[in-house]
Amino acid sequence: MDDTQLLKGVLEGCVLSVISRGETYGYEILSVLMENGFDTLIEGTLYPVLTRLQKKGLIACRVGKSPLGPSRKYFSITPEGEAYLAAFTENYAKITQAARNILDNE
Amino acid sequence: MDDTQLLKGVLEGCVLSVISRGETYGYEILSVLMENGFDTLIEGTLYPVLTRLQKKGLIACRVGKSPLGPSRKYFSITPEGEAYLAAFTENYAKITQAARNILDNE
DNA sequence: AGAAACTACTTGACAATGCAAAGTAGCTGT
DNA sequence: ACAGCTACTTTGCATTGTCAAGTAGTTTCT
Repeated sequence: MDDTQLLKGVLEGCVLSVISRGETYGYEILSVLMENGFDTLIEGTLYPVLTRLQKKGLIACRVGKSPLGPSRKYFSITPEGEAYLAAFTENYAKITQAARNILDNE
Repeated sequence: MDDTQLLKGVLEGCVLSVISRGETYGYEILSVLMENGFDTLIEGTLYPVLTRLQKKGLIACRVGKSPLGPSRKYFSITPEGEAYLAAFTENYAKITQAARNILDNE
């Protein structure tokens, strides 16, 4: 089974949700998502998502030093991002409800 | 909000699930899905899904007359389709669990 | 009979997004 | 100096939903 398609769209909302908890950076977001069940997620997938979110103005970015390793890009959510996240969560609930209606009902 | 991306992959499994309940045809599948919450689904999206499922051998197809209107393509699920649906359902549960972990946890 | 409305399926161009695979580079410990 | 970890980037690719039409058979209303 290939779960690639199931991830579409969901990932963007989840990344935003992680950032909404407080300023963080790519590598940390990656580990949080992987620990929570997105275990096949790779950097080449995550970083473009961050770029997209930034372009849409949903997150803000600053470069800062790391206590260990190369410097990081720290992301935080914007008011637009909060609004988008709320809309996303609602929409996601609607779709999953519809899917459950169909899949559960034999 | 655009729910296009959220549909990806989910739709294929849902269509298969509807067909698994018994032989049916495109137009009917469309109305079942729309009644269950996929209210923006259109024909141009559904029919390509059916073609894909058929190409993968997950559903079988026969052409038959309709009691009203033009003739229909009747679809039924194959053993491969049943197996795929089971795998899909499991995988879907896993992804939605992961997403819930992330989205619910403030 | 003619027109409109409904049933039913088809097609081509398009955009969004995840993945694979590879690269660049800083830092730490041996 | 070398290995291993941290951290971000880039290019090319495949999949899939949508838009916007189009083709046709059947029924109903006038």
